[in-house]
Amino acid sequence: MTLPDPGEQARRFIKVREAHRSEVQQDYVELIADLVAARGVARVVDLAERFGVTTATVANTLARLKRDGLVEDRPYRSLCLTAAGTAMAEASRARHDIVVAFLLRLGVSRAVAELDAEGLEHHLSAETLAAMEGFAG
Amino acid sequence: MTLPDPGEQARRFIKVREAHRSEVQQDYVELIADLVAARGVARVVDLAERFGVTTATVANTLARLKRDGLVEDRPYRSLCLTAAGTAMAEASRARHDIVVAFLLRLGVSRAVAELDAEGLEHHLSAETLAAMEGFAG
DNA sequence: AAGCAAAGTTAGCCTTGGCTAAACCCTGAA
DNA sequence: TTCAGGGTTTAGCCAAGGCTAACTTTGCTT
Repeated sequence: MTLPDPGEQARRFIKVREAHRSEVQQDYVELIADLVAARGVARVVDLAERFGVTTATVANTLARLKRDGLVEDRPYRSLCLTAAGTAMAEASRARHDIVVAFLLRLGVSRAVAELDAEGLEHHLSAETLAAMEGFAG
Repeated sequence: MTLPDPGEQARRFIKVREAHRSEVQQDYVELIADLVAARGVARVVDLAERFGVTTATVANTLARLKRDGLVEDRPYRSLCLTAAGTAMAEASRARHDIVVAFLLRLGVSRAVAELDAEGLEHHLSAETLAAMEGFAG
C-alpha cells in the first residue's frame, strides 16, 4: 500500500473545495437562463421550487450572485443575468449537455443520467470533459 | 426549450446536497484507513498535510466524525476507525478505484484521473458506477 | 380604485467547514 | 528527572447555505 505524495494529494482536495464554491453559482445562472429561455421570466418562486429550497434561501443566495456581478440587482423584478452571468450559464449548459450525452452513451438510463450529471458536471477537468465529448460521439 | 418537471429537478438538487454532506466523512475515513494500512498510524498532522488544511480544522472535523460514530474517541492517540468507519472506508476505496480505472480506460492521464476521481466519486449512482465498472473491464 | 393573495425581502437562527492564536499534553534528550 | 518542542486540542472568528417567521411590495380581481 503506497500513499500518494502529500502535496499532490492536498492539491486534489483543494481543487475539489474550490469547485464546490462555484457550484451553486453555476446552478443558479444555468437555471435562470433556462427559465428565461423557456418562458421569458425567471421568478424567485420558480428557483425555490426547482432547487427544493425556500424562497428565503433563494433570496439569500441571489444576494451573493448580485454581489459577485452575475445577476442584475432589481428588487421585486424578474431575475436577469449580467453579461458575466450569461457567459457562465452558457458554459455550464454546454458542459451539462456533454455529460448527459456521455452517460447516455455509456448505457445509463435517462433519469439517472440527468441525476448524476447534476453532481458530476462541476468536477470535470478540461481533459476529462474532452474525452467524454469524444466518446459521446 | 422545454424544462424538466419541477419536482424531478428538485429531487436531483436535493440529492447533490445530500452527497455533499457525506463527502468529507468519506474522504476522512478513506485517508485514515490508507494511512493505517501504509504505516500503522494516522496522525492529525498527516491528515492536515494531505487535505491541505490546518490541524485545527482536522480536529474540528474529527469531532463530528466521532460524534457520528465513525472514528474512535481517544484524545492524543493515533486515529482509529470504528467498524462503521472501516466499512465506509472500504466502500469509498472500492468506488474510488473503479472511477480511476474508468477514467484511465477513457484515455485520461493518470494525474488528471486521480484529480477528477476525487471530485467525481461522491456523485455516482449505483447504475452509473456499474456502467463504469463494466466499461473499465 | 381598493383590497387581498401571492411573490419577494428581511431578520435571526443553525450547521458545516475553513481560519488564527493560544493552551494543553506527551515524549525524548540532556 | 525535567523540560523544550512538536503534536493536539480549544476558543473564537468568518462565510456559505440551509431554515422559520414576519414584513413589504406587487398586481390581479372585483
